Amino acid sequence: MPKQVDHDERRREIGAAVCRLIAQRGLDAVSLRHVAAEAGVSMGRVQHYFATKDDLLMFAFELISDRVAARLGAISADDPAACLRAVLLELLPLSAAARAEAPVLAAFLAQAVVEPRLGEPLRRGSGEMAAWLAGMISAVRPGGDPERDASALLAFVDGLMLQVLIGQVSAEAAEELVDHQLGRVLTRG
Amino acid sequence: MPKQVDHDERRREIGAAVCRLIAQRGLDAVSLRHVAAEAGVSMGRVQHYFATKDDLLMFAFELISDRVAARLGAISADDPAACLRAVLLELLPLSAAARAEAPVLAAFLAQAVVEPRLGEPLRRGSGEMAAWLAGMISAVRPGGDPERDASALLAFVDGLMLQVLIGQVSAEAAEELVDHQLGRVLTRG
DNA sequence: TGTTTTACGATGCGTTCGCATTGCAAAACG
DNA sequence: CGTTTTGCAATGCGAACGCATCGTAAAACA
Repeated sequence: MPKQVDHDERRREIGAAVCRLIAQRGLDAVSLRHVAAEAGVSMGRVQHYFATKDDLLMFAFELISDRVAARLGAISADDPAACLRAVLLELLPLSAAARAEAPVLAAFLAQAVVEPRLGEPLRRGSGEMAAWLAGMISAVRPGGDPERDASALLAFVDGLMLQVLIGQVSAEAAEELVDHQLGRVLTRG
Repeated sequence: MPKQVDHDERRREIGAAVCRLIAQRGLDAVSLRHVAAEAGVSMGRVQHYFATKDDLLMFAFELISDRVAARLGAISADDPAACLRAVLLELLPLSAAARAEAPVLAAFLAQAVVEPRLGEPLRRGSGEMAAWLAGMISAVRPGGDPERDASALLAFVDGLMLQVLIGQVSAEAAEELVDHQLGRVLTRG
């Protein structure tokens, strides 16, 4: 048998090419041939590591989900308020990494509307995120309805992400909007 | 020549079929053959009224844009606060009409991320909406920064629309979130 | 009434798609 | 050192795609 390769690493390389393709040209541009070209490998290789196109797309979805989770998990701050702010900002396409991932997230988000298999993990992630936000909110300002505030904040940053992506809101304006919104939630109102 | 037909009406019929297809199966499902089948007409007819697939999609986009604008324009209320609330709720997939349109909007919104020709009209509409919201906000509660509040509200309802579409937030919860958010904006905080 | 123009239906073309199949070089393994 | 297994490249297939073309029934118009 040929050189033993790192199976998962190869899958991740190809999955990354899928994400790049989605970010630059949308989900429609994802075909086995385009993915192979983007990854700089043969089409046979793509087929060797992914049984179907659907597998490939699902893997790409998990890949960016994991990337986002990793970025969020790397955030650490002394006080909960700063941590909250950092997490919300990390969800927006402000850094180079986030700018690369956000279009992919947006594409999968829209696809989830008509594809239940994407909706399920997306709902789970969204739920976990809301629970975490609620915890942080009540840590900063006990009382009130932290779950409601968390849901509202999540919807707000999701929408803001799209507005920034289509160029309706600049990165600076988005950051200011987050700060203002966060101020409203974290101060007794 | 055959029976003189209402050209625009025929285009709207086909465009409506496109919207139905997008709402139920996503943008990928839009092909000339599928559209013809959904509209119950021949493929030749679709081609007769739309030179290219791109024309067809652009027309469908204008169609739902006009529909949303019409629904928003039909809103009338005595006091500005009620009007503001009604408009925000109308942007969410709560009524049957909005539930049919929201998935289409979401699909085009995501497509706009990688398709500048969709981004431009979307930015314009979003800008007009924000300006209108800002006007209403300052009518209810003068002072503050109505433009900022308007942008934040718009991002919030956009994100909330997606959350409702993927089933993360129920219609009732969404309505309550809008009320709460609106209360924050319209009362001195 | 004859002519012209319009609204299509039908069909075909070249391309691209996802996927299956085949073949084979090479390295791990006995 | 042979055998076997693995990683992949190449090719082919049927289906679906967007689009161009052609034919024609029929109504508007002269």
